[in-house]
Amino acid sequence: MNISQAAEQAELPPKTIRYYEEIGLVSPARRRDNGYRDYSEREIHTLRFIARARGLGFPVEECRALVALYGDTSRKSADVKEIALRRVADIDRKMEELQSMRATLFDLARKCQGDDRPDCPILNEFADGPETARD
Amino acid sequence: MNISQAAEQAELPPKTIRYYEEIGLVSPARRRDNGYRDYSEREIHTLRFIARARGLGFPVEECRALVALYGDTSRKSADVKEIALRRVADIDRKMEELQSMRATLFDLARKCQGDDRPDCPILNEFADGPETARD
DNA sequence: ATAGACCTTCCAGTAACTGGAAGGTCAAGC
DNA sequence: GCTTGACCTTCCAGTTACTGGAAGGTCTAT
Repeated sequence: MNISQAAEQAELPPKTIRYYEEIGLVSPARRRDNGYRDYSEREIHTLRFIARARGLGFPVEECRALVALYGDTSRKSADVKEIALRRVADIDRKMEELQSMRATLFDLARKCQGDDRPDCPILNEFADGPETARD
Repeated sequence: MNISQAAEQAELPPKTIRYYEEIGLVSPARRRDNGYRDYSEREIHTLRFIARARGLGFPVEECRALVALYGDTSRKSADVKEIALRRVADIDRKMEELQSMRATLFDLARKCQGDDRPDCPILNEFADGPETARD
């Protein structure tokens, strides 16, 4: 199977597959006589595995660990779970950060007239910092 | 004022200030005879402005626009508000994405025993895709 | 005079691709 | 046989927003 077929199956762009090979996340594909990469079902399966993990936000380095665990039949599920829960905690942290930004911004936008005049609480806040005014 | 003082006031690392100068987000600082950058209150104010906007997640390019609007006394507050609301929409999109990842991951982690045995629904999902099983 | 804390520039690295150039290959149609 | 277009290959550069570090000049205090 050529790389573009593999890409379609794995739901990853060809470029990304080559990139994963380059960084050693997947082992180098077999080559045909013409130099083209040739993918087996097994390899496509692994690529899809990675695509799903990436889709859930695991960084490439953790995907590496996950692929290794997947291939290790004597793994402990606790190790996998730990990685997953760490990722959940990452997400929670990020969401709190976004939530706080959102609240501030939305509040500022709410206070801004949004008309033709220059007066703008948003710019004022950026300029002078949080005003300790209550509405 | 030396760059490290300016950095402290603006709550930005010196490196970042130099970087902002390099990319033209702020105009080049005046230099003293010894070649050191010398910052005025005005410039520190702008840097703080940028630090606050960045802290609310505006990309550098939008900070550029915001600084320009700040300096433009004939601006329309509607333009600022639009940028802010676009950013709110970005945040909402990102949060939905994270929320969905979190839900999937947490559910998988819940189903995983997390013990010494290798069986793991998390890896199974990565390998075979979403199972259409209801618990 | 010297130590330590500044400052300068420049180069490289981060995360994870993505775009594009230059060039080889393959399959179909005439 | 030849051309066309869709593949494939490698390699290089760009993205975002810094950050670390090296090499070297400067300032301040002792």
